[in-house]
Amino acid sequence: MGRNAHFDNEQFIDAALKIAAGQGPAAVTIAAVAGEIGAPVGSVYHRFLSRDVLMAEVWLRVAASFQDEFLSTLEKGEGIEAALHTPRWARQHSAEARILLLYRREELVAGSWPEEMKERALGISRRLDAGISKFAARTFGKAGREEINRTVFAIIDVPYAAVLRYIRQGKKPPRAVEDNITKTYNAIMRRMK
Amino acid sequence: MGRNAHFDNEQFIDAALKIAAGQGPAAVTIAAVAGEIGAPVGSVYHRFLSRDVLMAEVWLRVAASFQDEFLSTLEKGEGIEAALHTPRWARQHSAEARILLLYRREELVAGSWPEEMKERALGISRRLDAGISKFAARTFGKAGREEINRTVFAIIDVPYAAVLRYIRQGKKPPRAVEDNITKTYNAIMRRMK
DNA sequence: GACATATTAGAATATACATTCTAATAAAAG
DNA sequence: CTTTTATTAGAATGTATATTCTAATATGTC
Repeated sequence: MGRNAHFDNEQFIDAALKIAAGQGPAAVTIAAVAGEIGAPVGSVYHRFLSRDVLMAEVWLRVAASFQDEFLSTLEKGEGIEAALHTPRWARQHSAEARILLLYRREELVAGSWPEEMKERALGISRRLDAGISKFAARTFGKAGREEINRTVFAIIDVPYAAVLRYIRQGKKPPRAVEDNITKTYNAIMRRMK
Repeated sequence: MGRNAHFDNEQFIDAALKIAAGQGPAAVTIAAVAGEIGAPVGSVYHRFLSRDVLMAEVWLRVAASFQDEFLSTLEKGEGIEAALHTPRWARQHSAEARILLLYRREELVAGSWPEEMKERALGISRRLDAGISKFAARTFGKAGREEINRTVFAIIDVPYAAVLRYIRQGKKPPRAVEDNITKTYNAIMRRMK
C-alpha cells in the first residue's frame, strides 16, 4: 500500500558518499544529496532521521568495506598481506578511501549517533582490536602493550601514511608504496627487539 | 593618536589557536575568539579582514613553528634527527601539534587566502621541498623521484603516522615511537635498494 | 581644552543550512 | 471506485554564525 518509491536508502547513501569523496563532508548538504539524484529534500528525511544518521551510514559502509577484507587477510596469518591491503584497497575504492583516510569520523558525523549505530561502530572497532591482538599474540608469542604497538604501527599506521599523500592529491598510490610498507614491516616485526 | 589598544593581534591568534587545538577548528567562531580574551567581536574585525585570515595566521604560525627547527636539523645533515623532530616537537607543543597534525589546512581556512598570505604559505612549502631535495641528493647522490619518495616517507610521513594516534587521544607520544621511527628510517634510507 | 582618530562595544543584518510542515500523488486493498 | 497510506514535493521555519554598522571612548596633537 502507498505509492511506489522513486528512490531507496542506498541511493541517498551513494549520493552522500560521492559528494563527500569529491568535495569533502562539508559539501554534503541535504539539498546537495537530494539534488544529486533528483529527489526532494523531504525524501531524505523520510528515510533518515537526520543528516548525522545519513553520514553515519556512509561511515559504517566505508569502514566495513575496508575492514572486512583486512581482517580476513590478517586471520590467514599473513601480516604483510594485511599491511599491503591498504594501498590495494585504496586503488580499488578511490571514493571510499578518500572518505576513510582523509576525514576524521567526527567530521562526517558531528553530533551523536543513535544508540543502534553506535553499537555497530563499536563492533567494528572491537573486531579490529581483537584481530590485531590475536595476530600479535600469534606473531610474538604474547600481546602486551609493546607487541600491540609494533603491530599497529606496521600494519595500520605506516600503510596509512604511505598512501595518504597520494589520496590527498586524488591519485592512486604508486607501486613504490608497497616497497616502503614492506621494508618497514620487516624492520618492525622481527622477533627480537 | 587614538585610544590605546586593550588587545593586540597576537592575543587573537593565541585565542584562536587555543580553541582550535582544544575543540577543533569548527569551534573557532568569532564570538568564541573574542570571548576567550574578553574582547568585543568588532575588535576581531578591526584587526583581521575575516575569520579565514585569522585562521590563516594561525596556520602560518604553527607551520613555521614546526618547520623552522625541522629544516635547520635537516641542514645539519642528520636525517634521523629530522625524523625524530616530529615526536619531540609534538611533546613540547601539544596545541600546535594538534592543529598541524589533526586538521587539514582547508579545514582551518575554508575560503581563499589573501595574495600576500598565499605567498607566505607557498614559501613555507617550497622551503620544505628544497630542504628535502637537498638532503636526498646529499644522502643518495641524486634526488630523482625514487630518492625523494623514500626520503619523504622516512622523515615526514612515518613520523607523522607514528605520532598521530597519540595526538588524537590528547596524549604525548611515548618513547616507543622513537624506536619505530628509527627502525623504519634505517630500513628505508639504506643506500642500496 | 577642543579635535581627530584608533579602538572598543555590541547591536543589527545577512546567509547558509538543517529541519519541519503541509499538500499533492500514486498504488494497493477492499 | 473509494479509502488508506507510503512517498514524493517543495515551501516555510529556525538557528547558528560571519560580517557589517553605528555609537561610545580614550589618547595624542594643536
